[in-house]
Amino acid sequence: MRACSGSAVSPASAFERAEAPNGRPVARVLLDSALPQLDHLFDYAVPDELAEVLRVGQRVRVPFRSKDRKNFGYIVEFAERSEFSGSLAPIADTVGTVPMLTPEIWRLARAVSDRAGGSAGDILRLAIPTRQVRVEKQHLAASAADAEAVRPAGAGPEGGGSAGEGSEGGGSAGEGSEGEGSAGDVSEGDATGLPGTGGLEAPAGTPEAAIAAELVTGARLAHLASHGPERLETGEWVGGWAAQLAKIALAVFELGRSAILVVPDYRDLDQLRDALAALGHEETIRVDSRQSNAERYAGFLRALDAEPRIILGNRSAVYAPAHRLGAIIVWDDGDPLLAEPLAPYVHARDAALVRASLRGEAPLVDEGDEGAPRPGLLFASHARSAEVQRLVEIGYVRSQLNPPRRTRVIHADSSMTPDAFAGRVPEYAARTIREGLRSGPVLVQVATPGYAPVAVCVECGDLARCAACAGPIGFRVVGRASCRWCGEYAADWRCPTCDGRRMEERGMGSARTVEQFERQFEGARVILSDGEHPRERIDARPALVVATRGAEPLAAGGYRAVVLLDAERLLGLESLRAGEDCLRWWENAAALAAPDGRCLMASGGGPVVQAFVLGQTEQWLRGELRDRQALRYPPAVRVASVSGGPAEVERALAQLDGLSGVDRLGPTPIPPGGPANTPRGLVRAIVRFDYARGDEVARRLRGALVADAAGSSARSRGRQPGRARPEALRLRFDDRGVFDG
DNA sequence: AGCACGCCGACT
DNA sequence: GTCGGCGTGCTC
Repeated sequence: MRACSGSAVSPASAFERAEAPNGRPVARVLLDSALPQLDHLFDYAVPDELAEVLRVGQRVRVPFRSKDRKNFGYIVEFAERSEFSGSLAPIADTVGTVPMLTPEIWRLARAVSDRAGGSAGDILRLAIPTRQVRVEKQHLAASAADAEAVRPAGAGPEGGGSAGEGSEGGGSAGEGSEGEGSAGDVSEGDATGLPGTGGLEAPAGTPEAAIAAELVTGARLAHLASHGPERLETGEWVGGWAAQLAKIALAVFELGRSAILVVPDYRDLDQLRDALAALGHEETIRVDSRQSNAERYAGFLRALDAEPRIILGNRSAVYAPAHRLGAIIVWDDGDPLLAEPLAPYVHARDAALVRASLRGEAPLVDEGDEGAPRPGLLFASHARSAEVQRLVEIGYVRSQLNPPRRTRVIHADSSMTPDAFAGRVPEYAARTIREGLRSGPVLVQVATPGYAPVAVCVECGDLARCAACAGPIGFRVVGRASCRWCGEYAADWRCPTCDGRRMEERGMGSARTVEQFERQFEGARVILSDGEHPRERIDARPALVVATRGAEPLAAGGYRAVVLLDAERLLGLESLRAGEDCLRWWENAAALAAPDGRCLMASGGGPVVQAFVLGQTEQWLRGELRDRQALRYPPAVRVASVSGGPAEVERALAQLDGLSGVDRLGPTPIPPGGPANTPRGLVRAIVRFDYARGDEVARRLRGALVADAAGSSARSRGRQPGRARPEALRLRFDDRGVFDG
C-alpha cells in the first residue's frame, strides 16, 4: 500500500490537497521582500473571482505600497477576519496553480528565521526554486496522466493515504513494534509490482532497518560510521558510510515515509546516489547547487507530490518539502560546507534540529503532512562535531552504542624516527608508502594546497608580506610568488627589513610534495588531488595520491595505506575548532583505507593526535566541551555578532539589558579594509547567551534591527543611491568563525 | 523603495 | 491663516 506503492494510489494533486478559503474572506500573505520591516503577514481580501482557485501555499501577486504597484508573495493562511484596521486590498492574481509553500515548510522557515534573527523570506528563497512554467506544465500533465490511469477503480484521493495514517497513529509513542508492523506492509507493497520496487531487498532485521524504524517514530540519533569503502552490486566503490546511509534511507522509504539526506558536497551526493541506485532506488530527488533551475524545479515539484520520496542534496535540501517526512539524515555535520553563507546564515544542522522538533498541530486538510508524527533525526559522521557531542551529553540526541570499525592507526612520532628525513617524509613513513605501493594505492594527506605556503626573504629570513594588503606571500605555482589574501603577484618585492630582493619557498604545499615524491619514490605513479583539481575516484592500481584535506579521492578497494602529514601545521591553525577539525580530516582520510590497510600519523603529538591515534576521540571531545563550558565558548553557549555603526550597535545591545544568561564582548572597532573591504568606523560586539535564552535574545535583537531599518530610509536620504547604509545594523547568529580572529 | 502625513517656519 | 519643505514612518 502506501509506501512503495505511492504511485498506485491516485495521489491528489498538491492543489487538491492544499487548504481552500472555504468562504473565509481574508488571506494572510508573506511578501517577497528583503526588508526586515516587512517580515510579517499582510492581510488581503479574497476576491470572489479568485475564491475557487486560491489555496494555502500558493504564490500570488498583491497590490502593495500603492494600488497599482504589485508584489509577489505566498498565501500562508485564510482567516474569517482581519486585525488590520484599514480596508483590505484584494489579491490581484495567482501565479500558477501549484501551492509551493507547504504548511510544514512555512512553519520551518518561520521558526528557523526567528531563531537566527532573520527573515522568513530569506529561508524561503533557499527552500523554493524559481518557477519554470514549462517544467510545471510537464509535471502537471504527467501527474494528471498518472491519476487518470489509476483512478477509475473509484478510489478517492484519500484511499491509500488514510490507510497509512491509521497505523501511524501511535507512532511517536511506540518503540520497535510499530516498525515491525510497517515493515510487514512492505512485502505486500512489493506485490503491487510497481516499476522500480521489484529489485528492492526489504532490509528487515538489519541494523539499518532497526535504525530506520526508530527514526520514523521520531528518534534523534548520533551515529559514527565505520571506516572503509564498500563495493556496490554495480561494481562501483563508495564509502561504507554511503552504503549504510542509503540502506537506512531506503528502509525509511519502505516504511512509507520520506527521507531527506543532507551532505556537504557533490562528491558525497554522487556516492549516495550510486548506493541508492545499486539498491534499486532510482527515483531519488536531487537538490544540488550545480543543477540548472529547470532541474531543481522539476525535483521540487516531485517532492511536493503526495508520495514518499528520498531527497538527496546539499545544505538547502534540509528545506525541501517532503510527504510524510520520516527522517532527516545529516552526513558529516562538522564540514563547513553545511554552514549557509547566505543570510540568515543558518547551519543545516540547526535547520534539521528545528525541522525535527516541529510537530504538526495545525488543522489538517485531507491527509496533509501535519498529521504525520515528527521526523526522526540522524547525525552520522566519522568524527563527531562538538555541537552533536553537546546534544548527546544533554540527552537530546542518543548516541548509537555499536562501536564503528576503525582503520588501524600507527603513530610514527619523532621518538620512533629520530630526524630520519630522506625527503618529504620521515623514513618510517617512506617505508610504509613503499610497502603499500607494492600492492595498491597509497594516500598522503597534506595541509596546504599549492607549491609552498610561505615565502621568506633569502637575506634575513623574515616572512614576505604583500605590498598592497600586507597579506602573507606564498607560492601557488613554482616560481610565482603571490599574496594569499588578495592574489597580487609579488613581482618587484623588496624586503622591508633588509631591503633584500629575493625570496624563497618555505613549507610544503601539495604541488611541492608531488615534486619531492617523484624524486623520493622514483617510478611511482604520483597523483595530485586538491581543491582546484579534485579527483573523485581512482582505480586499485598502485599510485601515490597526494591530496589536501577534504579532496582525497576514493580508491577502488581502499588505500593500502593512508599517511597523514603536517599535523603540527593543521593544529597550529588559529581556530577555536582546530582540534575538532583535525579529528574530522584525519578520520575521514583514515576511512578511505582498505579494511586491512593502515593509517599512519607521520608526525606531531599532543592530546588531539593522541586521541586520534588511540581512537579516543569522544573522550577528547568531552574534555573540549568542558573547557568551552568554562570559557563560555560555543557550542557550550550560543553567540551572535552585532555589527554596524557604534550608535546602532549600542542601541541594539541596550535591548538585552537585564536578561540573565547573556553577556557581551565589545563592541570593538572592526579594522577597515580586509577581504570584505569593510568601511571605516564600524564596530562589532559579540553576545553570548545560554540556549534557553536564544528565543528572547533573537527576538530583541531582531526588534532593534527592524527599528534600525525603519528609521534608515530617513537617514539614508541624500546618500548616494543604490548603496546600503554602511552603518546599518547587522546580525549574525551562531557564526563559527567569531572567535577565530 | 516610494508615498503620505505632520510639524514648523515663512509669507500673502 | 495657509502654503510648502522636509523628517518620519508605513506599506494589508
